[in-house]
Amino acid sequence: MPKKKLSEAISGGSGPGGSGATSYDVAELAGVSQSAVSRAFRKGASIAPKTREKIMRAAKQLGYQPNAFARGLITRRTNLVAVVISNLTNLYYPEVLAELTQRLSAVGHRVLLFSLASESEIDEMLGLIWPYRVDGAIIAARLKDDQIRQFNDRGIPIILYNRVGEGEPAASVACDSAAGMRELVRHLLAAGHRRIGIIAGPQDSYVGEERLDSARRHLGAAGVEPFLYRGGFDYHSGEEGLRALMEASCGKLDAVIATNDAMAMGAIDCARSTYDLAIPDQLSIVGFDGVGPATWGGYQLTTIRQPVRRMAQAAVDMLIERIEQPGMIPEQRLFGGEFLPGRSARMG
Amino acid sequence: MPKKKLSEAISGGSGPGGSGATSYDVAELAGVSQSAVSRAFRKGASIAPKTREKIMRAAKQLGYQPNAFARGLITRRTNLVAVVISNLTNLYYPEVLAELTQRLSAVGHRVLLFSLASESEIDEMLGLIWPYRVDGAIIAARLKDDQIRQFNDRGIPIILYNRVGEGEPAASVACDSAAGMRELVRHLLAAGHRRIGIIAGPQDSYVGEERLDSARRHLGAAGVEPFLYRGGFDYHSGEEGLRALMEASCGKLDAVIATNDAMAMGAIDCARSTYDLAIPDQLSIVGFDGVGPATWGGYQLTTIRQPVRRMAQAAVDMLIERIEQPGMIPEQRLFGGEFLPGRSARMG
DNA sequence: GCCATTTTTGACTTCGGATGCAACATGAAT
DNA sequence: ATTCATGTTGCATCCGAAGTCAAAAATGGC
Repeated sequence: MPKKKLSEAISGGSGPGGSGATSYDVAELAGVSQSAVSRAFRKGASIAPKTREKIMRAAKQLGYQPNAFARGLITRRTNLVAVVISNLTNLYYPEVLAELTQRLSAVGHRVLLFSLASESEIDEMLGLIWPYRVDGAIIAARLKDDQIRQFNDRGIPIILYNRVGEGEPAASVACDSAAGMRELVRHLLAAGHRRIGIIAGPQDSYVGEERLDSARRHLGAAGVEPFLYRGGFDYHSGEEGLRALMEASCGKLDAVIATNDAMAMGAIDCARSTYDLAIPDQLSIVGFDGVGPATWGGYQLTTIRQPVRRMAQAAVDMLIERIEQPGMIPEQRLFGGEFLPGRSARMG
Repeated sequence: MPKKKLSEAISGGSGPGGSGATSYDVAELAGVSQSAVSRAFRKGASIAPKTREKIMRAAKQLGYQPNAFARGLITRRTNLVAVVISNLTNLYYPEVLAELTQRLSAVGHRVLLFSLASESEIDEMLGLIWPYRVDGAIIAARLKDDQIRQFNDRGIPIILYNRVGEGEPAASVACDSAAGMRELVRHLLAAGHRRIGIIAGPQDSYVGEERLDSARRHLGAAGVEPFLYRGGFDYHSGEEGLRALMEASCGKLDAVIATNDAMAMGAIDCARSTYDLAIPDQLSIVGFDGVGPATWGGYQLTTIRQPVRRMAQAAVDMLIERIEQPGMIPEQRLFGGEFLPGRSARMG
């Protein structure tokens, strides 16, 4: 190790191109071996307090931070967690992402973020994940069985968020769509609504279909055959959906169930502006998710709020467990949503 | 290199604990040296097409992907970019983050995401960034001069997003708050509004203060002394702000300027529900940012839309330039916002 | 078929920190 | 003082890919 390196590193603390400091530089400055420096930075390692202190002083002087790449290479632990989110502009996900990021960094993990413009990009994205040898992954996008298997084969634990693996086993955290929807339907029926329209999401959405199925099942049990419109989970789909349903029902709708809040809000605005309907007096509208704007004064949406914080916490906890102790049995954790009465639907 | 390793790796392709495949394993299977494998994966390297093909076949069979940590260690390029966002639950940032992530991955970079619960966590967070030797950083949080200097010292290029360095030079991308606000004020004054309230953000927000200053200056030039309320950039601050301004002005407000959309929407809802005011007939309200919900039918906010896509693209372009060619002069790129007329304010 | 030139290839070293092991120091117990 | 246990320390090696360099192979010209 040439002397030049050390002096460079020292001046580097405040000069340009600095931070080239390595454990060898610190060792030299502190008058110890490189091993000692390494141990000083690993908690629980065998090192004398006095030595550690001396090393820390030197490290500080050089602005030294252990290189995560060198460390990851040898320990096979990268402290990276891949977080995959299909659609960030959806109102719901930022909240999830914020929680996940906070929780993960609280337990010493960094987030490697992947966002998808379309679900077809997943395979491509997996190819970007592997090189980074992430310790685990939290995935809020639809994985096919063989994609889940790739994680399993590589021994990378994953948690599916609001998704469930079909054939291949996978741990997951989800909000109980069926139960939430049952609750909503129950209230609508109790209020005497019978002419009901559903604004659903795209068919390739897992939670979307679950909510739709549940709604249909429980309406069907009461002898109600709903009108159906399929949108894209966004606000404008809600507007279009309402128009389509009004037409399909010849303007005689009692209630609209949107399978997420954004569409419900679109439907509300459209009902008010285009059809001049009073909500909820002339038309009840319910949503699902409990996103921020849903509770705003302009909407006061009747909806099911997902317990995002608890879900994110659970996802992180489960992931960490599986990182520390590989080979755990895939567990499915289902959270109940909270019914938010709101003022967009008449109550029975 | 023990033979055992290879057989493990082969079975690993479909068995548990797999993906242990290294370039040595691939080399052995393909009957070439490790160097050849390395070259096969680096575009433009000196290698015969036939050899590369043979290697790629072997690599595929083993599910081999070069280890980014080993590569990063030797090349000193990690292909990681830190993205720091102060407040993800703000409606504005998810859009930015989505754009940044897309753009960055398009140019072969991964996003290491950091989100802050409070600005005071920045120093702590920097300590988490350094070990990962990111190639660069895009920062939408308020950095103090000495924090910027730390990046400069380490030779890590950064782009400030909607922030500007004070003393320490730093490249930045921002939306022209002053010009946008001037436009808004101009319209309000032209419509004859004179009794004007401002709902501003917290004082520690850079863009917030810029917008506030600009509003005051231009109102002042017309002899208008506005009422001021300080909120926290969220929806509820808008509601509270409206109440406070109504009180301060004895209910005689002509117009309200909110320094972001979320607060403007809160103000609109509060004006309608609490004071039963028709917007914009009895009260004009304008916002700033042009987030999704602002254009929704229920609000149709008159606001300034930031050109998020172009700004994100610029941030990424500038960052990549600086990564490829260190030592470029800090450039400040200012984007003009687009005036969205909306229906929440009377026009002159 | 022979020599000069260009391509392709593999052996070896490197990046920076972690760790097994043996050497060493320290203090207590005998 | 001697022995033993315990706590520290440094040496050497390893992780996995990339790059250097010189040797080997392929190519071309005559």
